[in-house]
Amino acid sequence: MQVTLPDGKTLELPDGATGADVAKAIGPGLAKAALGTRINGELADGMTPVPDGAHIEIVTSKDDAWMQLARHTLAHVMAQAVREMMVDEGFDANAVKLAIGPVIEHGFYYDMDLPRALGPDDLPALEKRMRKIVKANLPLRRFALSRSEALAHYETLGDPYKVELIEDLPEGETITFYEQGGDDGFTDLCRGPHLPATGKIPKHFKLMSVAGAYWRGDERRPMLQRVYGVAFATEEELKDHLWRIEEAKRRDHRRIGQDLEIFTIDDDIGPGLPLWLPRGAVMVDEIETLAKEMEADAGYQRVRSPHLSKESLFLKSGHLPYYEEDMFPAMELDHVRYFVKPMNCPFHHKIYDARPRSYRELPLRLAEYGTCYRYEDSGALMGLMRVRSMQMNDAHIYCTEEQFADEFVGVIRLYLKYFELFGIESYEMRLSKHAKEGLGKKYVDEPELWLKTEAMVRDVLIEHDIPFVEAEDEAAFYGPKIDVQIKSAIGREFTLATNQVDFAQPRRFDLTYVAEDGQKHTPLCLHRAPLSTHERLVGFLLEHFAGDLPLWLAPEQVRIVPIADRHVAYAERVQQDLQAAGLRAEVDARSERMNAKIRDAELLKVPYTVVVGDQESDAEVVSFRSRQEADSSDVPLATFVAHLQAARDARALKVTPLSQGS
RNA sequence: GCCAACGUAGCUCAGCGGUAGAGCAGCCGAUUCGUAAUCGGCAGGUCGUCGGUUCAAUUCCGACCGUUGGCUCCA
Repeated sequence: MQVTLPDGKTLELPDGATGADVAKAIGPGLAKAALGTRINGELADGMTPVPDGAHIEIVTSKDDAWMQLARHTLAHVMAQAVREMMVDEGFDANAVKLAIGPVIEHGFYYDMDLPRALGPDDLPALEKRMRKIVKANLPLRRFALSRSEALAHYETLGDPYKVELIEDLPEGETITFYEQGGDDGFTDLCRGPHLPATGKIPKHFKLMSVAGAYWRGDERRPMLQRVYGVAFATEEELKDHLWRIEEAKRRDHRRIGQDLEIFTIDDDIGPGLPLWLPRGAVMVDEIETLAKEMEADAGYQRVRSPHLSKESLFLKSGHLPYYEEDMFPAMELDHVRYFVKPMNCPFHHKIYDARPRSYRELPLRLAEYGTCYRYEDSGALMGLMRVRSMQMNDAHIYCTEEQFADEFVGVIRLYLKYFELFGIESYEMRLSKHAKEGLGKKYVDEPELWLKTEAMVRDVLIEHDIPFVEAEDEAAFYGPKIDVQIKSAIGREFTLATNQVDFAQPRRFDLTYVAEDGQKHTPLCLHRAPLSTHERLVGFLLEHFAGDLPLWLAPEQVRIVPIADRHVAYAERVQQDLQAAGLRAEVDARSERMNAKIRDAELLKVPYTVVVGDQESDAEVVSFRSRQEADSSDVPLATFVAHLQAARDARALKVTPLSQGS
């Protein structure tokens, strides 16, 4: 047989030759450096036979992809180390049952069913064993077994996970194993690809954590133990990665939220029920003001509704059969069950239905900062990002089918305006659809309508060149939606904005409008929350800005520092002028040294610190230090006030520096 | 919800079988000072809660509550 090399040359080889054989045929230097292969562009290892006529590239450490091989082999090394440790502790080797051990971004993990629980304290010892295995430089060997041999192997060992994996492999697929260290070493069912020997693994790896993980991600199946590790080609990359993790912790909104006195969560109040501290409440107020302005411009009307209602409302909306698990349990009053609302939509439907509607009124856009309560799983709660009490930037748009596309795009344009204002550049739009397997009890069972609305949403997005990805089984129970996914500082993904189509509830509520033809028709409803909830948005913004908020959002915009007591009067004069311009300013009149006051203002990340002493009070000027522009002195007070006012009014992300600006 | 770890003063953390300690924050006093911590003093905790073991528990064990990480990456 023959293969083609990257330079176009062909190479004649005996049948069954592997990537390593190709490297050997090219030259001894390359054979030594070879870590893996690319077969027709796809990453493979040197142990895998190459097919006749394939394009072959030899992967060396110059090819970044080689770390995938190293990470995969490390997963095996780790599993081997875990088993050795368990055996040394007196457990039977077969009590260590292996599930899966894939490569992930930056590293690897292995899911295992173990005779005892691992804790973080076990990681250093495990890592030590791993380094020993790496040092032993065990060569890897790849071999194939027939389906029945493979099944028999794992049935003998009593490993139900591997048995299940093999059973799920398509008939006729080659079932491969990788072995290292012979009979005393380690053998694992594995597709590969791997490094040729454990000694090729770079020593820049680290075990990070242990965690539980359901077998195949299914909560009805056994909980396995997962050990996570990271691995890099160089020490610098590893250090950089660990530094980034530390940096992310500093950005975590829970850290910043405490340091900047934005919110707190108190045991006596309950999990997921945050309290807004005064500084946080200022942020929320600013966000509400912003949304009110934007929505007034976009033709929304404001409404208000109660926090709870009778059961009948939620039966009608469909929340009770479909959503009850996520709702706080009912309270019973006079033999009637009441629920605290998890969403505002049923109330808005009733507002729509308060009187007959004409097509002339559509689209009707009803907006409310409704406070909702959802009984989220305790394990899902996280600071402000996932809570049980939340205030939504909510609105419902009732429109005709013809108006749908414009309204839908209008909402997406609203998102984009907000994102520009906040400087949000990293996000993903996701079209969330019902499960491929069908509708079932999770969703309103209207198959044709699902397909129709999903197609409508997709068409609108494509028509307007809005990039998106599609996701099965992520829809709301009443219809498909567009979510905007963002990542928190520590890398967890959250939905920020959402725009959902609802074809079910208007019908269930018997909502109608009279059209030009004099007939009653059912409107479509869009649920939209472009700014998510106040909680999640503030949490996200704290991380996004690392606490350095734009002037308009900053709870305290100016901190005025008098140098000595005799300057307090002038400091208060400065404060009054700022406050008269609607700016939030505080005077630090403590009996502290100026340096201490400046430090405290910096730690609170107050955007502007004004220092006033003899020079300033004599000349009616200010000297400021800023987190957003260069420090400046001898600025006339009125100029300074106007400067901040302009930045605030523009809701500028970055202040135009005074020296250059008007 | 499930698996694991953690829970000591407002915050960050030390102590770990003989009923608690630091720094910062707070309060009082002195200091009045030019761009990131002035000095001194005082006060502050039923060591998450409830049980158990023990002569004795913050410390050991159990349950509960709460927090954190993970539960998407499919040999």
